[in-house]
Parts: sequence; structure tokens; C-alpha cells
Amino acid sequence: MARHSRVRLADVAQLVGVSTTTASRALNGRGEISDATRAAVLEAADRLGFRPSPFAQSLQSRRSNTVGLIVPNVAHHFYATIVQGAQSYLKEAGYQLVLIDSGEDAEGVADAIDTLIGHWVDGIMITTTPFTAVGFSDLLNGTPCVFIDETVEGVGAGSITLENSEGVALLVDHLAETHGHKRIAFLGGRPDRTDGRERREGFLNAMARRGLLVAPEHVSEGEWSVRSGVEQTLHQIDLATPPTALIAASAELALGALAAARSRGLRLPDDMAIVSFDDPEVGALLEPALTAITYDTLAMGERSARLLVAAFDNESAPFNDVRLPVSLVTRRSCGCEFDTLQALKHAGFDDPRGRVTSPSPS
Amino acid sequence: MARHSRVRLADVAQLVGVSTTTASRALNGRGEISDATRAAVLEAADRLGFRPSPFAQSLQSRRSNTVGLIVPNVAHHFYATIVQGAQSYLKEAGYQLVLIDSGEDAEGVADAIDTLIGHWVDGIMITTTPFTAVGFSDLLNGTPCVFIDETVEGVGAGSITLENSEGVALLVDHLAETHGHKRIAFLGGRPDRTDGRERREGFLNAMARRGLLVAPEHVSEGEWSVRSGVEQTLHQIDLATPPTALIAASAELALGALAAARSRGLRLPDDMAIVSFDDPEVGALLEPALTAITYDTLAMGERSARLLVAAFDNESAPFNDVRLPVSLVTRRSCGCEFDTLQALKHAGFDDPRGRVTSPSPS
DNA sequence: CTGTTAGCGCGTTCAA
DNA sequence: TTGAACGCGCTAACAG
Repeated sequence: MARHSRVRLADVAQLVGVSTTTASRALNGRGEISDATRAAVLEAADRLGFRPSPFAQSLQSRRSNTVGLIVPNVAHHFYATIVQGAQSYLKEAGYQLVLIDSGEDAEGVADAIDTLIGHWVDGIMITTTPFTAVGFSDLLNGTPCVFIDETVEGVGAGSITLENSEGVALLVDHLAETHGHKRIAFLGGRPDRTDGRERREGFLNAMARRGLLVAPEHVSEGEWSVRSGVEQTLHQIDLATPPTALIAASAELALGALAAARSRGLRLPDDMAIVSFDDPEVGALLEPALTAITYDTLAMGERSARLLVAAFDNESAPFNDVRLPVSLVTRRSCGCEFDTLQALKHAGFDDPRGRVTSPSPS
Repeated sequence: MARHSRVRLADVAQLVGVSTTTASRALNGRGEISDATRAAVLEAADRLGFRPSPFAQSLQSRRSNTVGLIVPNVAHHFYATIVQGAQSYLKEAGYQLVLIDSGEDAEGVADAIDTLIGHWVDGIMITTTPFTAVGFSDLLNGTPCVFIDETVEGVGAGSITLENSEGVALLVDHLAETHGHKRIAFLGGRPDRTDGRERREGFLNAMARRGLLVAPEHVSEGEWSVRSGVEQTLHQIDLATPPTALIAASAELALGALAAARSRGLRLPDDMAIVSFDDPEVGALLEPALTAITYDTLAMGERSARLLVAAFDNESAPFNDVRLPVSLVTRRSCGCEFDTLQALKHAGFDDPRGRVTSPSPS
């Protein structure tokens, strides 16, 4: 295998005719040094293509300039975008991202944390929380950490989450005020996740605030998946008193809901309105185009990385609980007017790399 | 910032009462050593929670046990899945993945390669090729490398690509044989990419093989994006002799095509059939459900990683050009029968992590 | 079978 | 302003 053999600091120093100490000082700008030698060293380093060995540096400094990110599934757009956001900030800040796709189960996450600590990452960002506070504390063993989209009480430097209940309230308000819906059902995800729980509670609160009754059978629960969306929706449609509008707690649930309703021959949005927390990548391209809550996932990643890096310099800072705003994009599935082609022209969808971006709400 | 201070080999050795050399031998299984001391060292290491410093090891061995992966856009499902596949193999093989989202432009990729080499990765996987062979050779400077979805002649240990022309041929054959289409148009992506070029040529060849005429205006070109799909499709529809079927060279183009055709009031698939190379995540949930070429993206990532790691042990092996098979999934957009709900029940879409997997063809 | 020595490449003393 | 010496933690080479 290719053993790396490159120019060392010593080579640079030798070329210039100074000690490695001097060369080091010139390159790092520490200590006093004459302008002449500094210039000479810099030029020599440049000419030789000198790159300091990160291992030697880390061995000496006891820090790796590396940050770990644990996601349950990189292939999911939400997590992939967080990776992207995090990396863009970390690069700027001089850190390298180490990504681990852990799966969602506890064992995988424990493994991932262990691996990252074994690699001496300076900090860890975690997007899935199958442990309690003590569990995490044990695993982390003092390594700085930030939670994304989830919160674990009293562990880590902070968390970045969405305004989940506010978002659901936007959906409820829009359905009720603009379109006059009263019998609104909620398709939920897993209640053991922070986001799932908050969205569910947000729904109940928003309905209560408007004095709208929620029949128990109009609040269902399931997995965070398309299949579950189908099942929950069929169940709702078959009810003696089916709802006139559906709020899906996630993009996958909404996709399932759309498919299920269509296959039952319902005309959307006339027979039933369907809206969603989470705007799927293809939200504007669905039939009907999906009214949804959007948010800046890229910013979630960036903010998280920023929060973590900030924590490096200030370990004793209090837990930082950041909430990111969300907003409503009205399209056709709620009953509003929406011209897909027009929307495409004005907002996004032109990423040359092929990304299907949703029009960002202003 | 949290300086790592942990148990060193020396601590273990001291506890047992042997030299670090002996301890090292016991832990690494090198050299002769008595069973008794080996056991003692292992136990002590375990009890102390000893983890060898990767920096010290790398400094000494001159290898990092780390592999770099460069993608133009992690947020894109295709690349995200490659990341996932690559990581799953690398983990098994004892390597850590270092991911860089470089963007698609040459500068970003050059930067990424540079960064990775600066981190002494043992090898690099590249998914976008904005350079010629000499360009890459210069940048890589001997670092083992594998290309994914693209090929650069004569550089690296090998490449993993799809059976692009075979895939397009499957689409052409299906449209012609099963549905009797003769005027088939092709919506192309960027011809400067290996995949784009091969799909375009595959189309022309497949049509020629069947003796079908292709009017020049029925082969268009553009970006790899939804917007471009919309534009190209509108252009085709407005032609004096519009095609009766459309083959989109990528998922994004297909999504754009669907939206454009629908917005013009065309009934799909009766007025126009639309099929696609690339099965979008939501292929089965579109209206109409999209007939498409699918392939195992996860396997692309795995195979690539496998190929790279194999190259570590055998640097002089010849260039390994791996082609991954693709297959046709017929749904409704070509004119076939397709029951979305039924498909959901039988194939995929039940990933608890929320992944929207396409039914895999058997 | 085991220990001593030395060096991977860098930064940081301390002394000149 | 510069340099010599040392140590970060580990393993390979060379004794014993």
C-alpha cells in the first residue's frame, strides 16, 4: 500500500539552513523571528510543497481538528442536507468532518460514539437519541457534543431543533381559517422522538386554541414511513366520520397519504385536504402539489456545527437550546391555487448538480 | 477545549509490570510472547479501557486507515446512497470514511483532493470528474483512487459505472415492443459526463438497432435538473411533430417532464409516455407512477470501497472497470398497469428510518 | 520470550 | 532572534 513519504519540516529547514524550530516558528507565526528568515522559510515550504503531518500535530497538540457527525441514515434527504450544512461550516472553521451512518438502533449509535472517540474527534454531533441522559454521558465521557432535531435533557453543549409546534399550528390555522376545515386529523410518527412528540402536541394545542374538537380516532400514530402513511390514511378514510383534512407529521407520511387517498378515488383537495410538516424534495411536483411546512435544513447543519465549535472554546457555557423557524408553503393540496411551472420558474429547481430544491419561502 | 488524556500503552504495561514493547506485542499479536503475559496484558488493557492513539499509530505506520470520498452534492440521493454503501464496507474493512462535499466545479474538487491528501488518506473515491487524466494524476500524486459513475482513462485503480447504454436500450425496447411507440424523444443531461454521454449514445444505438428513425430535434440536451426537464419537454411538446414517448436521462429530468406535460393538459401516458433512466425515490408515488431504470446504488458504494481497499494490497493491478447491471421497473407512465398501493405492500417503503425505497426489481 | 533503544514529524520548553 | 533537547504514544529493530 502507498506509504506516504513527503516533505517534512526538517526538509524545509535544511533547505533554508535553519533549525526545525525556526522553521516551525516561521510557519506558525509564533515567537519572534526575523522577517528575512520567515520569508525564506515560507518560500522554501511553498516550493517543496510542505504539508505538516496532521498526525504529528495531533499527537503533540492532543486535538484532532476533527468533528464527528452521527446520522441514522445518510440516504435520507434530511440527514444528508444536515451533513452538507455541517461540513460547509466546519471547513471554514478548519475542521474535518467524520461521518458515521449508525442506523437508528442504540447499538449502532453507541458503536458510532465509541468509534469517534477512538478517533479522538474534538466533538460530536448527534441526530438520533436512543439513550437517556446518563447513557449518553457515559458514552461521551466528556467529549463535547450537540444534538440535532432531538434533545436529551442536560447532556452536551446544546441542541438545534425546529419550531415543531409552531409549524403544526401554522397548518391547523391555514386549514381552518382559509379553507374552513373543522374535522382535521393528524397522522403521527413515533412519539418517542422529540420532533414526533412536539408535532403531535402542537396539533392538539392548536386545535384546542381554536376550539376545534379532535375525536380520538382522528389522531393516529405509526412509523415515520410511507407505508405507515398509507395505512393511517386508509384507516382515516374508512372511519364512520372521516376527517375533511389531514395533517401528516412528516414528508413520508404525506407521500403515503397522497397515494392512499388517490387510490381510493378521492379527488384532492376537494374531497380531502392533505398537508404536511416537512416539505418533500418533490413537494411542488406531486399531484396535487403539496402544501407543507418548510425549513432550512442546511442551516440546521451549519448552526449545529457552529454551536459545537463554539463550545470548544467555552466548555462551561450553559446548554444552548436553539430553535429554528419554520414556514408555510401553500400549494394545491390544501385547496389553494398553485401553478407548478410558474413556481419552478421563479424558485429553485435549477441547481445544475441536479438537486431538487423546494422553493424557499420568503 | 477538551484535551484528550487517556490511558496509554505505557499505563497498561506498567500495571502488568512489563515493558511497553511486550504490551504492544501482546495486543497486536506480533512476535513471540508467553500466554500468561499476553493474557495479563489483555486484561489490564481491557480494565483500563486502553485505546491506542490513532495518531501515534499513523505517525509510525505512515498510514491513516482512512479513505476519502468526494461527492458533488451529498444532499442528492444518489450520492448520499453511495456514501452509505461505501461506509458500510469500509467499516467492515477497518477504515474510516472522510467525506467531502466538493461541489461540482473543478476548483472544489481540486481543493477536496488536496485536503484529503493533506490528511494522508490511504485512498480516494471520486464521483465527479472535472479534470483530464493528467490533471488528476498531478493532483493525486500517487494516492490510490477509484472513480464512481464516471471514468477517467488511465488514472486510478478502477471505476464503477452503470450499464448506461443497456439501460436506455431496455427503455427503448419496452416502449417500442410493448407499447408500439415509434417517435421516441430523448431528454439528455450533460454530454460531458460519462453517464450522460453513454445514455445518449445508448439511445441512438438502440433506436438504430430497431430501425427507428430519430429526428434531430427529438434529441435534446441540457442540465441535469428539473427545470431543464421542464424546458426540454415543453420544447418537445411544441414541435410540429411531437414525439409519442419521452425518455428522460435522469430522475430530475423525468420529474420536470411529468410536471411540464401535466401542466399542458396532456393525459399521461395516453397522450405521451414518459420513462426515465434513474428511479426517483418517489417513482411509485408520482402521477402517473414512473416507469424507470433502477439499479443498486448502495452496491455501487460498496463495490467502489471494496475495489479501493483491494488496490491497497495490490498497487500494480490493472485498471478495473466494473459495470453494474440495471433493470427495468414498469409502472404506469409507459402505459403498463400498476397498482401503487399493491406495490407498496409488497416492496419496500417500510423502512422505519423513513427512507423511501423503491421496490427493487427481481 | 523479553527489554532497550530509536524514530515516526511536530511543537514547545529552556538556554544561549 | 535562534537552536538543542525533549516528549506526544506507539512499534520496529536489535540485543539479551
